[in-house]
Amino acid sequence: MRPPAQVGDLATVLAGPVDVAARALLGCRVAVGDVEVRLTEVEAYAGVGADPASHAHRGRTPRNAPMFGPPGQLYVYFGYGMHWCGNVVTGPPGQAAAVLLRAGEIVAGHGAVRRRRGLRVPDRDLARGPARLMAALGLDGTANGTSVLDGTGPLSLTPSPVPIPAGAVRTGPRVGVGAASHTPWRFWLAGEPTVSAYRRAAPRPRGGRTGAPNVSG
DNA sequence: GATGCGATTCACT
DNA sequence: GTGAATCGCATCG
Repeated sequence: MRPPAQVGDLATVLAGPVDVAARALLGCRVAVGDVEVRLTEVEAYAGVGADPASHAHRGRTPRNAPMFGPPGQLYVYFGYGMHWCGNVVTGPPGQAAAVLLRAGEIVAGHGAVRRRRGLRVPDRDLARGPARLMAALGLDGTANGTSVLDGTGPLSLTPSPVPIPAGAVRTGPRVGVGAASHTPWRFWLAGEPTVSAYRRAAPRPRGGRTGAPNVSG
């Protein structure tokens, strides 16, 4: 077993395998302006031809172009006609792997976040879910393609101030992904209330099977 | 050139 | 627990 990577190696880790990078991102902090969030849940997506669930699976397109860039770059996409979701590109340039930032805990800037997300929203829901996380940070498509490492972009990624025990990391199927649901590339921190609940991919109208037992707990 | 669907969220029952 | 809202992108003709 190799010891957990240290924080200074963040750029190095992001340049490596996407699942390793995803795990390393747990506990890291993402900051935009005065708002700071501790990541508690992420998902890994591989690149061309390697992962049917990845936006880059079928090759380079105008939308997923940032995924083909260097690691540490932000890939922001617009989904369902109303939500922005953010990824951090990993692996060598051209591989098009990325880590989806799914959820986090607000550690600074509560006021600004709550103002944006709503005064009646419980703390743990402020950044629970990929679109909510982006909304909490105040990010949208303008952040697409910017770096999270060199400070040139709106979002800055910094290592976890404390080491994350290997036992604190849980894995499971990715949320809302039909393809490759057997791949346990969702990573989250055990016991964190800010982690989103597991939801199966959108139900398909065809087929007679109902109520199939699924992953739980 | 037209159509289908998505790495989701919110409101309502 | 279920359904609706809504835009761009990718695919097919």
